[in-house]
Amino acid sequence: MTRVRFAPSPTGDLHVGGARTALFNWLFARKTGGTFILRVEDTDGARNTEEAAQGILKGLRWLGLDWDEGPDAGGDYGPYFQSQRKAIYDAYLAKLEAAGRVYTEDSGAVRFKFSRTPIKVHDLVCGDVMFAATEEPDMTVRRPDGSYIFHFVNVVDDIEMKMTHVFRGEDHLSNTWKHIDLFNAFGATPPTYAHIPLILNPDGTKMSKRDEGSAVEKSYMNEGFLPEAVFNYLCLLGWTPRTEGEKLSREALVNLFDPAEIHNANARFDMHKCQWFNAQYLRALSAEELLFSCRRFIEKAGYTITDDAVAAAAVYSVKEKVSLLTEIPAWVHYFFRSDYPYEDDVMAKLKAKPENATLLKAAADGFRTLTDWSETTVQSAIEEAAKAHSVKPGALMPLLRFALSGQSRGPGVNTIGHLIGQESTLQRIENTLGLIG
RNA sequence: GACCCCUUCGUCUAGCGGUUAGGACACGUCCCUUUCACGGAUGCGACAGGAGUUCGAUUCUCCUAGGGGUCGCCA
Repeated sequence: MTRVRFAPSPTGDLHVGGARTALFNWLFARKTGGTFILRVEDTDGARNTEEAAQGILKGLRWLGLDWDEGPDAGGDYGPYFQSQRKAIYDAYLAKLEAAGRVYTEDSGAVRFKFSRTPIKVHDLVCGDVMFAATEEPDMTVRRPDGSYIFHFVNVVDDIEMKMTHVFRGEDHLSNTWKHIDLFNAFGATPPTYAHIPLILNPDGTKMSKRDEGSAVEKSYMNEGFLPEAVFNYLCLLGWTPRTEGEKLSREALVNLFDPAEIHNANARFDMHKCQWFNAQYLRALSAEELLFSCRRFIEKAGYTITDDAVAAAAVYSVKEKVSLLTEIPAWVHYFFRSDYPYEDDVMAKLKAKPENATLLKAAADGFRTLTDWSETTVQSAIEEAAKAHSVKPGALMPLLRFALSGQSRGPGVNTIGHLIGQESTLQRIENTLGLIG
């Protein structure tokens, strides 16, 4: 039975790098039928915040990463906050004391005596990595105030929580020999490691807190991404599933996951491609699903949805025009209000030719006689009105679009007319005629 | 400075001794089209450099360069 964990430190937002680390651990657990544990490494009292911890849980849940043991989930190896496990650490420190592997400095800090022998790290991604006997100073494991250091608690908890595998960022590789030294001192067997490549900024520098696209909540949840799209993209940054195509469902990703295929070279983050994935997932949504996903963005933009069926059809009609949910309000605002603004060039074009008013009136006359109001009948009415005035439908369509939406681009005119209804269509044409004199 | 990891189109990557070096994103062009898009077609575009091993290196070895990481009483 495999047991893996994601062990974030609540000092800030959930990062894409951390998210992907969590993702790979989760994928491995689900693939192997193992257990995915969430352990909060809040040993740095000065920098940890409850807000950050909640934000990280929120981000993980948004991505669809559920944990079998951890905060809110319970489990047999808790507590899952390191700040609540001091007694366990004290007991483990006593073991090292008994074995003569630690000593206390004048300051009160406790240091672990390195074995100072060569140590081999067996890694699923990097292979066997040899580290020569170290010349570094012995490692501090406990601060003078009695609190413990990352390397120590990380190892102790991996032993206590019976971890079998550890997927973590490659930035930890250089310190792994220290962890193995500790495992050995405790007489425990180290887990199997898999150090995954880092995610870099587009310019190749290390991605950190302030960089664009680094925070899951700020850059993705609030920017109109769908979690399944981000999930999919992140998986492919550092891993190539052996299959055709790149748009892969959660289930497919789980089935295909193989740690041996994880790359060992860092990858740069490409927001363009991440958005492309989002667009792909967006277009695969049903009208109802799309409305469900973008409702909060429409309301946040200040528009009120009074008819879910119309709203769903409206957002569905523009789904292939956007790649982010945040772009949708600007495309559909006129479905939710009658006092929509006219784009500058739209009004200019309407006023450009006197016959425009004639054509619009003709279309309105046609619409008025319709007893059946559907996309098809609206379309026919437009074509007939155009034909009656010896112009191509293509000449009338833009005018109607301008009148009904105030915009120069959007869904088919017949779709707009159908959705806003016959009465509103006639009213909007009348209003527009009044504006262009 | 020491140690560790890495190096194929701009980006993500396929390739695991012999390929016209393939795909995706981005970008250009064309088609479709009432707009904007979608979609379809097509084009542009890479093996960091140098030695070796070999009949033959993108692929194996070494060196150099470049990038990233680690050397905390941060995690």
